[in-house]
Amino acid sequence: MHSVSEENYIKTIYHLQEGKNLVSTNDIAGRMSTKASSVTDMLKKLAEKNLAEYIPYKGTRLTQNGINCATQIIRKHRLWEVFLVEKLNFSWDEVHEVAEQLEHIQSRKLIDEMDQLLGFPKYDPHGDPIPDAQGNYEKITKTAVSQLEKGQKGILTGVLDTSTRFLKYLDKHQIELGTPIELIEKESFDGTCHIKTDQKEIHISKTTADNLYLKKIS
Amino acid sequence: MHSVSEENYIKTIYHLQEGKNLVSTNDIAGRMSTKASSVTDMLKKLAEKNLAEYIPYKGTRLTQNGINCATQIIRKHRLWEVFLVEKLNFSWDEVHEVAEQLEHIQSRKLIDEMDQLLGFPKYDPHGDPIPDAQGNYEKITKTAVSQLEKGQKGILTGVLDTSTRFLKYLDKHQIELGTPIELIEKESFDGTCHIKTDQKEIHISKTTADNLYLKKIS
DNA sequence: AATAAATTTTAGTCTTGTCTAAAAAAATAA
DNA sequence: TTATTTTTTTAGACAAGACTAAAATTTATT
Repeated sequence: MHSVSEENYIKTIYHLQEGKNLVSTNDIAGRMSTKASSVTDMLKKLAEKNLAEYIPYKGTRLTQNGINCATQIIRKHRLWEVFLVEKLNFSWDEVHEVAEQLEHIQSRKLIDEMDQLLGFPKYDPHGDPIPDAQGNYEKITKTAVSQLEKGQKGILTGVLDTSTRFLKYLDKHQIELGTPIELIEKESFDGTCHIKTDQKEIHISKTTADNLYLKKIS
Repeated sequence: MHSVSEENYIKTIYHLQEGKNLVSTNDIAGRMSTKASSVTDMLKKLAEKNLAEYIPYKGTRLTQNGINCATQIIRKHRLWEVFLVEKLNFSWDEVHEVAEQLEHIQSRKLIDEMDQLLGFPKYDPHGDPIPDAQGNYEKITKTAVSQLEKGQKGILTGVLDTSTRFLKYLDKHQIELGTPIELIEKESFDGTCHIKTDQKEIHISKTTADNLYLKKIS
């Protein structure tokens, strides 16, 4: 259907266009570690194929067509991640790289059967929701730890950064999905957060606090 | 490591070089539905990478390096086929196309864990042996039904052609791995075989008889 | 508003893998 | 053994996708 490269661009645009009206060429290039000129070339092609609208010098956004394509790729990516963790003993920091490859395998039956084998999971190992066969999924309101007020609490429901380094860091501090987190204090000058989990109290950088998403609790 | 295209050439050469000393450019082109000139280009590249020996105008053969690479690809292909049939309800005629994609996924852990999940299977759904992590596998002596003498019997241990059309044809006649087959009569002029299974007696073409492999029994 | 800075696009090049057409080599036949 | 046919290679072209350098456009700044 679409090339691996096209699919990667579609996925990236989908993630970047959340909230925004148009996604800029540079943002795409930055996230994909490629050059702006390469992005321009691809945007023309995606527009040609009716997967994205492209307004030169302004930016791009996916068409409904492109959005459908993106959610199917995300569905595949996240189902494979569940499979790797549940069935093949991968840890949550090991799954991303392999899932990046597996998400491009083309077979409707494969992914629907996989869904069934896994018991139609709703979330992947990083807490992100898995679109169903129709592309629908629950959009959760994400509150970053860095946005909490002093004294507020929540339960970790997702992480933004899924790099191995970050996830291993969380593992080291016994922070995982479902971990309750309370903001004790926030340094105003550099955003460092003093938090308390069910295990211990630690100080985390603003970068880390930006990457931890909670469901707020009373 | 190697590109998908390189891997497909390596796999093809591996299959063609069984028994032969050198594999011809045309044979490779024929099996891959590509042109001889494309094959020549790739052979030069594989030789450059020390994956194959290439003697212009004479032919090619894989180096030990190339053979190791080939067996790993075959290991992956066959393990994925077992997974698809055992865990995802695929039938034996549906697995090939998807396994062709999955065999190129790069992750040592993925395939070793998969092997374990499946209980270290020895054969794939078409009766072909699965190489272990070191690349070793049992080479079974293949006797085609067409090579039997009148009255000889055997058990179906493999099929050469794994196309959907052929496998569905076998399904229709209730022929599967393990089915006992006896040669009743062979037409000398066109090779048509009159065979008896545990279910019934049928006549099969020479082409079909060439594609059914048996382990001979007394 | 005019200039400077940042962003984006264009033009041209490169690599991988494919193709066609023509040339070269090997195999076959007369 | 020479001629013919088949096989294989070379030469040149093309498409996809990426890159660099330069040009064009937009945004920011004075």
